[in-house]
Amino acid sequence: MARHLITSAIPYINGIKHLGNLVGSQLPADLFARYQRGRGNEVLFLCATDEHGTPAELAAAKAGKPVEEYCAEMHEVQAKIAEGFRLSFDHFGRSSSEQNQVLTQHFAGKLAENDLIREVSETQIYSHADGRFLPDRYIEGTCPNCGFESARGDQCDNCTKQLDPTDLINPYSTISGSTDLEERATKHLYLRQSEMRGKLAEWIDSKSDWPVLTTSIAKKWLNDGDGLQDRGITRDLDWGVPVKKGEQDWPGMEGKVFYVWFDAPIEYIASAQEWVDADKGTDWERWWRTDKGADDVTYTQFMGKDNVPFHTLSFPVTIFGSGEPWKLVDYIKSFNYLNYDGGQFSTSRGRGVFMDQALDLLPADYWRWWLLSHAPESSDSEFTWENFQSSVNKDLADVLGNFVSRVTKFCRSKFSEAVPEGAEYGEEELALINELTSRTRAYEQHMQDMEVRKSAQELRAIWAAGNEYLQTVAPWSTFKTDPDKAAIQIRLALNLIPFYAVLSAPFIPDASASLLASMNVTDTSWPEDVAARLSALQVGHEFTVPEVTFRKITDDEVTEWQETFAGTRD
RNA sequence: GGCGCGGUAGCUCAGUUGGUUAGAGCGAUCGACUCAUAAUCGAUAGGUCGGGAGUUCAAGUCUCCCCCACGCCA
Repeated sequence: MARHLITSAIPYINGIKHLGNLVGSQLPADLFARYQRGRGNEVLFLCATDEHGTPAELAAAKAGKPVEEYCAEMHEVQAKIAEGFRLSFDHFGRSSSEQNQVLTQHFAGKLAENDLIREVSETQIYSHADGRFLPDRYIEGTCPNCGFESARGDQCDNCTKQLDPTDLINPYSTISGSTDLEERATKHLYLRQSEMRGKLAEWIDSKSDWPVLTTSIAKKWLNDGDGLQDRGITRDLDWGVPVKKGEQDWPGMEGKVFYVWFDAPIEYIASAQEWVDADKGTDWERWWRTDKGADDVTYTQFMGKDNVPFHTLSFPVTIFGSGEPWKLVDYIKSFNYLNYDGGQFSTSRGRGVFMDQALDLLPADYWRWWLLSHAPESSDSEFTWENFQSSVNKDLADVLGNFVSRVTKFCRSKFSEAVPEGAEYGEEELALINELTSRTRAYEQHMQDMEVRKSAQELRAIWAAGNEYLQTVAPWSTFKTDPDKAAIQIRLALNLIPFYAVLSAPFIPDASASLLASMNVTDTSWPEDVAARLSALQVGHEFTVPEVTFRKITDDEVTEWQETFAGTRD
């Protein structure tokens, strides 16, 4: 039995994510996790919310709440939505957890021991009124480049020029509005990534089977300009993991926290500890420590392309640099962006569909199917309502849903709500079983390779094969002259339903479960032996004709939803 | 401006290390069937593979230039 550690990039805490975020990491990770579990493998599937940093503080301030309270609430909101989409995390952790704090400080201590952290003195703006430094967006002023009066400390929104807070003319605090500011020297820690450049390059080069998207982004960062740069890992903020060297204080770094990108990936490990501490598991180290049982673990990370640099470079530096036997990622599956109807999804303008809104419109399976079967694997892809409508109506309602409907209703009207008696399978039946055997093996290969779209395509072909078979043998005609033969035909067709349900479960878990319930089947094991599974239902096995498995999306709904989500609000 | 990923049938996309008449699904047209969620099944039509030049016996697939879209960075 293989062991799979699977993580999805952790979504940021400030607000509800849109469908592009979902399909970029959490959803394909879930597909893979469900598939591996389905094959009987041992899986630990982890995710969390990324809670530290300036945007969280600002969002909390805007909501008029203490940041801890805001994060706790938003974590619950995101957890609930994840559940709504049936994301089957073994644990959905929080980067603000005690476990992550301890572990982050531990890694920092080890990196310092190994001389991979250096201290840098910088000049930053200090606000007397607020009693704190004002990084990034905490300060605004007049842009020295274009004269725009509300330029942020890190960038001017008008002319897009990158700025340093000390560049601003007439600067003021965005917290208090105070202009009582001064430049003050402050000290920060930098991770010496440049030291590891050779090791990283060698490691990346050895991953010839990774998606080009992953390796090309990593190589770009390794080789562009002067090569991989050291990065600051601390900030003058209150909200974050306090800077410490393991359990020791870090002289000169009092009142500072680690920068969010440093502690966020460490949460992958901490989440496993949280999983144990929540009594959901018993041993996290056998997943994460190669000296304690994790050497036979296959670790796969899923993420959008914007996260690739952190996972191919920064986090590996943390792991390598610790000098400790932590489990390193084996495969990084990265995704391009999903666009919305000719443009980008926009959180700030409310353009596109967000996860909570999606679930208000239709059940999770409808979204899961469309998103996965159109996953932006090789290039950016595009969501349009027409495309969504035609995929759902054709694939789910017509090909799969209607198949179940025609078979069960035919059986009920000509025989009963039970598997009818008949002789043995004939030539056509064996031909179908052969076809489905080879298609199932192809499907398994694509799923193993994480070829999401191809998997969906093969699954659809498996569904369609049932309709082709029925059309060929035409039990409605056979029944008039040879009811026994019709019984055989419909017996096979009935057997296809639980077979489809098990194969389809990673994509559409709810529909899968309800089909199995209708067919009165409890065996959810993977059909290693397709032929055996297709004669599993015994004569006389009772079932009930299911309700409509998938409904169709109407033209009126498409029109309405197009307007609703066009993004003119705010 | 630099870098990156793309530009393949009306639409969404596949096309392994260059090799016979470029593929799938949807849509369109025609036909079959009538068990079913006006569902299904079959057939047909549709592309000078962004443009140009080059390498080669042979290029969607390699090289160079250009155009377009998107993204990242300056």
